Amino acid sequence: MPRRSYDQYCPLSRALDVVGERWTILIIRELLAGPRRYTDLHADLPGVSTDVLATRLKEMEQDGLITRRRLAPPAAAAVYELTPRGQDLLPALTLLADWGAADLTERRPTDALRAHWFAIPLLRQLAELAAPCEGTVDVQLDGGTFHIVINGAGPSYAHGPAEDPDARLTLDADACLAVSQGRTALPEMIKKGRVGVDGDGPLAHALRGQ
Amino acid sequence: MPRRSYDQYCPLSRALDVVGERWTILIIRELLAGPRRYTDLHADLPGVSTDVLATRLKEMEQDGLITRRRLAPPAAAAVYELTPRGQDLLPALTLLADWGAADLTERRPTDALRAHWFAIPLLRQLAELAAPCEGTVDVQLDGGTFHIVINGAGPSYAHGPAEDPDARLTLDADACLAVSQGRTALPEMIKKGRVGVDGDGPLAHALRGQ
DNA sequence: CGGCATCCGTGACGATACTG
DNA sequence: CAGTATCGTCACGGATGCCG
Repeated sequence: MPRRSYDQYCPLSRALDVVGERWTILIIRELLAGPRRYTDLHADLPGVSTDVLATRLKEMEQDGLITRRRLAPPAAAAVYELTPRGQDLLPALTLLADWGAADLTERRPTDALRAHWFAIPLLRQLAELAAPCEGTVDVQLDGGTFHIVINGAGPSYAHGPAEDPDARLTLDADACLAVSQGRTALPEMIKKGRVGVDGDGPLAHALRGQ
Repeated sequence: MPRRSYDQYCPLSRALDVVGERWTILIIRELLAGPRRYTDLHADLPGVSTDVLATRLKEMEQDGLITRRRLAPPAAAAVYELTPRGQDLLPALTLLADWGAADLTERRPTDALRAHWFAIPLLRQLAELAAPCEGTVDVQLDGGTFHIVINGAGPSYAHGPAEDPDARLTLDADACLAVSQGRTALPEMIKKGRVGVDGDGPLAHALRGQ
């Protein structure tokens, strides 16, 4: 059964035929943090209905954005993960998130929040600050934690804390927003005490602007 | 009446709340070529229904992406044009189009085609080749024509031919695709005779790779 | 004729309940 | 846990009508 298409011979239309449906890009945002199970995806995508999520995952698998993989027998669970083609969306989504960050003002009472939703804007900021250092940075944000991995192959991020981070950042949503919007650089925020840093390796020093 | 939102405190979600509805990004693609009237928009967006187009234009005006402007009395028409906020989407849409270009294989019989739909991928290619030259390039593609303006303030494009172009490119959809996908550089395509160049100023020479 | 508004049929979406 | 089934609602696409 053919899915609906804009039927235009245009690079942008073709991209939207694949990732333009409701929820698709947000599912990719979740999977950019690494392989995840259906239930975890559903938990971090508040508002999506179970059937729409199941449908999207099938479509995205057909389109070569993700693969479904069974874990080893004891786990007996399936995880979804991005293919290289899916990961190639990171640059475009980064610029789209940059654009959206300018719209992001106050947190409305109805707004859900997960720490790793700010990983995309922070990724580039941290990578630029850290260069040429490499390593892992834990980010603790309003009760949630994720970590960012900086190496030559391009930065990435994942859920939860790292096993042995080179540095740890602690901040709240306001501080994170200021950095994401580029209003205030990270070392500045650290000096003001609005962002805490742990660690004393070269990466931690780089984040402090030293 | 509040529009539907993902209700997530996330830069990417906020961007999608504004440009994630069906047709919105394609309307922006059209307006990146300059101010346009309702009827012309409708003609270059085959498949959009009249009411959806009218609704989107109102929403986009409310969201500060576009403005509606009445032309001088003799014309008695209204045009829609992008605000600076709307124009800020060009970098993100360029990367999204780059990603989509990889998916763009054969032209299906049902696919519509307009020359300026390839302006976005060509824009950066031409700007990089031309630097540090400035000027205007006409592009004739499969019966349609648009022109690209290269100057320090960032490249832009518009419908139809320029009044006095510094160079003129002539190519078909296949050749355009090869360049858009980065498979073959423009000077290479010119040497192979798959892209024609008129003009002998510095800009035309730069496009030839000289 | 340009610029929509209205009506209507279809399909996508969201919430809940249910099942292997 | 990982979805499928059901159902009401809304968004979309196509056609037509209205009004300056």
